[in-house]
Amino acid sequence: MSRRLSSPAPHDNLLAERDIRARLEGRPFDFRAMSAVSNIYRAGTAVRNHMERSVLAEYDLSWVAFTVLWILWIWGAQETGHVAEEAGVTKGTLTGVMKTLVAMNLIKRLPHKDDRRRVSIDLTAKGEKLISKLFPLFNSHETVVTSILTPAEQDELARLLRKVTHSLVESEISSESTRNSL
Amino acid sequence: MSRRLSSPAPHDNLLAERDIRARLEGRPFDFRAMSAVSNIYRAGTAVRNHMERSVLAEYDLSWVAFTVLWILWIWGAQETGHVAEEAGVTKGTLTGVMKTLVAMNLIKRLPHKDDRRRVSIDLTAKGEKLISKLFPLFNSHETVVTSILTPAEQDELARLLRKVTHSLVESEISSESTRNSL
DNA sequence: TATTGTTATACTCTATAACTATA
DNA sequence: TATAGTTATAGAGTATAACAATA
Repeated sequence: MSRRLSSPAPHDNLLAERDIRARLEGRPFDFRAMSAVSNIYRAGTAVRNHMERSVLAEYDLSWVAFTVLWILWIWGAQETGHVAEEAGVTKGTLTGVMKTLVAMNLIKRLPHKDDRRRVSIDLTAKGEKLISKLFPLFNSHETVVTSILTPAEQDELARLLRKVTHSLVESEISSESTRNSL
Repeated sequence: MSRRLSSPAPHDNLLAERDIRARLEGRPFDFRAMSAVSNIYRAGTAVRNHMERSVLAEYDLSWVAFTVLWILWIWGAQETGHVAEEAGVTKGTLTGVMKTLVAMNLIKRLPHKDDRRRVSIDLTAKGEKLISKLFPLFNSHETVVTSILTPAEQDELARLLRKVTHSLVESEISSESTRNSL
């Protein structure tokens, strides 16, 4: 229970969306999009902070470290390049996280048979035990986090967010390939 | 256009939610909550990354620095303690961001009349000009990000996220005061 | 030559805690 | 004594780029 957290303590008496609208009154802004986007960002931060504080902190795991354990738990041993991509971090970042997890004896490195440039990683017995215990706990917090919504609302929320994320990633990819082909 | 970005390039061929469900088949997890929460987090990250890359990078502004400019633009000169709270960062973090923004001549420090411990900050003319130009651009990207949804869906998304964030912040605050009073 | 992963450097943002100045 | 802001230290995560080993 020693881990430094990733955000200050939550606070409440923030100036509300309606104050912002009042200040920008009459200006030609897309207030609907503004609300949707700012709430996406705020909720994302709040969820990550909550999980870090409530679940990960006492196991001394960073968010990315937890993600790596989770990936290995779900799909088994993976090459590091693939793990980095799944976790959404660069290979350089993953190298650092791997060092930490190896030092904690939660993952182990596996040499590749044919191509000795490649490295795979897998859970150790200790890592397996930890994530098997941790993930159900994580999921129970997910239940708490969403319990303010009805099941139908939870599904609808996931559906709307999937659309946004997918269109965003698609457009980034296409602009990236445009950039690369210029 | 020199700023280092906060995440690796987007990728697409990620293992999907249905693969995860298949792997966890038969286990007593709350898949509905799992989907809702993971999509909140993913969308939040995707939105912030998009804004950093598409809008903020070429102005050499970090997300927090932009937030500070925005706060001052909407509400005018503010004491630093208040700005830190609104921006969701600690006062120590804000001190660093303020240094950068003062060095860029985008904000200026204002001494307090009566209590000389206090410091307020405000936009400079240059800062005012920048945020007046930048925010409409930012908002136009918010429109793009949400254009995959109908107006009604955008409103519904904001509503559902507000509920989640609010209940999360509420519960953190109450657990914090419980902790403090023990 | 191209590719995989490591290492080095630098930056942002995070926390906690000590410190200064002021009240 | 208490408070506002600064500074110091440490750590996570980010990028880019140089690098070694291997293909």
